[in-house]
Amino acid sequence: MSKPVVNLDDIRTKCSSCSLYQLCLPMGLETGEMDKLDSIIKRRRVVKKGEYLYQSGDNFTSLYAVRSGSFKSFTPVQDDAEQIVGFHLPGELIGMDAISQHQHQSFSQALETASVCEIPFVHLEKLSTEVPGLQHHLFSLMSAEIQQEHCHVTQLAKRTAESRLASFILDIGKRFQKLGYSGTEFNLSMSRNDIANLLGLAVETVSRIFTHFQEEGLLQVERKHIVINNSAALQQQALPCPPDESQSAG
Amino acid sequence: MSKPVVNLDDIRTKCSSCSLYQLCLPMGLETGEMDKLDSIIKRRRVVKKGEYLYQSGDNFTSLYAVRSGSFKSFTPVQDDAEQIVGFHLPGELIGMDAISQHQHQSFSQALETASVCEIPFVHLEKLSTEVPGLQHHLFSLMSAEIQQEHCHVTQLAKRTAESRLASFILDIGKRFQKLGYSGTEFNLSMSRNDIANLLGLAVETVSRIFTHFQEEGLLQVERKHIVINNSAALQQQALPCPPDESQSAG
DNA sequence: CGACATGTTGAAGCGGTTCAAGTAGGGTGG
DNA sequence: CCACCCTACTTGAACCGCTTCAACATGTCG
Repeated sequence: MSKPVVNLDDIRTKCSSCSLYQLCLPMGLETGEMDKLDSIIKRRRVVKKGEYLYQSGDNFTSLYAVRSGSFKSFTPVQDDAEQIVGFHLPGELIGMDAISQHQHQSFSQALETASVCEIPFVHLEKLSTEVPGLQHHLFSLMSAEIQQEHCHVTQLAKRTAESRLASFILDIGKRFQKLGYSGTEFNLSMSRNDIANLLGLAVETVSRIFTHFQEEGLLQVERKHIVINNSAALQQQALPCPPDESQSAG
Repeated sequence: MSKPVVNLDDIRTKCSSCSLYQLCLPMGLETGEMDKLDSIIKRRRVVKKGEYLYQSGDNFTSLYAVRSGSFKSFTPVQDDAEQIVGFHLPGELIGMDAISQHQHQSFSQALETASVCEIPFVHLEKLSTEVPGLQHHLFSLMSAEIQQEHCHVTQLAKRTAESRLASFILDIGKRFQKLGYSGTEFNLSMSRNDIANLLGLAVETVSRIFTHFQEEGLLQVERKHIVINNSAALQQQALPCPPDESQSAG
């Protein structure tokens, strides 16, 4: 009780005792392997709302696993505009787009006070050669990100504003559900502006469509708070992504 | 005819004697390592124009390196529509989006008669644990694909039709140049329809903008044949992607 | 409480789509 | 080798979904 010893777990929580380990990098690793992974994770870093995890031009040294809070990643586009390419929730890995250039080409900014595990990439690579499961998991995570971007591209290329927002809301819901929270009632951590930017729309359009959806009884919106009332109707508008496997696999 | 011995190199050209090896998977490997890679590459496969390298729903077993010809990759979207997510030229790797699902979610179709090297992924993974340079290269390739998709997203989200087509033409030019061909005069292997689809535009729009560009003297178009006359002016319209490093790094 | 950022709502304008018609290539069969 | 056909491409004109501009409402934070 009165011991002067600091509990190190307050600073660096072990993967094995982290509630996210089944969603995060150590997924599927055995205990011994997880310990090795633990040993290379440098520290736990807290990023306050609005602060950057990294900025475009920073040297790439590490990947980051979100522990709590959320982030937006965006690329600079001319002048001072930005293009958001994704939001990141707990359990998700950030920074994989920078490996090939040794330098970040994008920004990652906390949407609310957040904490991350920093994973030095050279150590992670080395460990991956020793732990095939880890290597495979990394390939798999990167592959999934490519796939996800394909969905994003498909959205932007042809779908209506309604469809984009429906897909977005359902996607966020699914990700919250994966974390053990409700998939039908949640608080968005990003602004209307951020949503609009991700979806390639004007803020006003997003606002209007939220209103439409509410009028049609598909969901309730009150500022950041969302309640999905008619998931099926939203899904009908949304782009199934990845394409409905129950259909194509049958 | 009279000899029963087949020259195996006609079927399976070694990486070390392939003109593309500096652009392809064996990039940066030493001779011994390249031999190992050679030993796992199953065979050389020819895909005729219009045929599929793989289809959505196929089991994922291999990556493919384009040796000659070109491909388009597209995801099915509702009914019988498609969304093209990329074109693939010689030296480029296809199929990385399927790793995480063990099953292809997209189609890859030859735009002209093409040949590929098939690389069974389980063997490639195993070899990657033994050859760190190969592992790093794979991470790097996948990272680059994510980055490229971010550029594509940025295009689709906000840029005008003119900008999208300018970026597309310059991108194709750059990739031809990398292969040792002219970057300012080339033949497109894809149809206007395919270009429009990739860029999220209507065919008619693409056609009109080609005409505009020609009228403004930026380029000459005659069916599939393109000559870039004013690369600088095109670049001014295009989205710099990845963002101009000479500027942001300064 | 006041000030500023964020979000909503309305109205006009526009870029790109859609629909429609016409042209040009490329391949096939006679 | 030419006539034919079918697909790819081009061009024009009307239309529409979304953006832009503007004003207002609501939260939030010092």
